[in-house]
Amino acid sequence: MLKLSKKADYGLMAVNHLAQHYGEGSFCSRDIARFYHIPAGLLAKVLQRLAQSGLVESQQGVNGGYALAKPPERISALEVISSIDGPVQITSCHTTTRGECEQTLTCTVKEPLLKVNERIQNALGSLSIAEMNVQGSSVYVALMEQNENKFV
Amino acid sequence: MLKLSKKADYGLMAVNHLAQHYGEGSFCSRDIARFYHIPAGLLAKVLQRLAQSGLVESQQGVNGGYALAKPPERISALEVISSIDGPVQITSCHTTTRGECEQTLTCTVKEPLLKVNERIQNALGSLSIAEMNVQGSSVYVALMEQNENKFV
DNA sequence: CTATATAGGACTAAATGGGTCTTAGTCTAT
DNA sequence: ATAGACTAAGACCCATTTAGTCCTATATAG
Repeated sequence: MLKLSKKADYGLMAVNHLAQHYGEGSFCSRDIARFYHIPAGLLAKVLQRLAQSGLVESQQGVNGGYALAKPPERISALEVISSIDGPVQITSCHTTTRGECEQTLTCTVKEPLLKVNERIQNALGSLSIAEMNVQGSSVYVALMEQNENKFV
Repeated sequence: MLKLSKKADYGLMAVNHLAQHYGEGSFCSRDIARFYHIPAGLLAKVLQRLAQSGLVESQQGVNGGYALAKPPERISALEVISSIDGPVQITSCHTTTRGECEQTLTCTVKEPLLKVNERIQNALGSLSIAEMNVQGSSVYVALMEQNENKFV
């Protein structure tokens, strides 16, 4: 249905959060999860993936947590999504190596869809986390007020 | 995982096929399915959906089948996909009416993702079936030769 | 040493998607 | 007018994916 997985959504929210507090140390996954009403165990996994792919840095132990590995301007939505959900490819068939879908030769739509796919990757790749924050800031401020800064 | 459903794929292939034979009468779903090695029952369903949404016209009875309702230049990939899979929306939450995802206010990524979504819709909406044919024609010709024009 | 954090795997449950089948209705050529 | 060819529409099943939980191990600050 051409939609993001919840994990990817959660991942974006978490990274977004870390971006808003970039340079302020590390934040543990449970707190972030509570803050955004995300199942804690699940977000933990998501953040682990992001750590594996080097987008965030983890610190174990007491007062540990996660922090962005690069400034938010240099992290794209595409990086976050694809490191959680795997590469973004609209077509289910592998285009690169061998065309092994049952249609093989028959598939007349593969080529044009690849171009669409590129455009999608562009759209996601050119959106930095920093930009997301700018646009979402009003929401965030309202939220912080609601929560009376219980967090942070 | 941000990929098209097979139904949408099949739908695009079928519409593509009808486009290549636009003005030559109607084609029954079973033949199309055989031609592209698509499960027949499934393609039937897909074509029904396309008929309901008015992209193709169905003719029942002997020598019936489907034909495009408009010239291929005026049908976009987006129309085909969204009439099969439902509206293309990257975010799982309904943005319009009420924000009823559990995160509601908390979701800081909704707005920017909506913009990405628009870009995706643009990419798909600006690709007409006619354009798909141009690009895929070489494949199609090769296939027709292989099949020694058994079809048509 | 202990409390708190990540790391990571196993596991369950729910949802989705792919696919089949059945029944009904419609057209047309003979 | 009727038989055969086709679409219409739904119920249904199975496999895969996804969401989410849980448990154990490991690291670390105090």
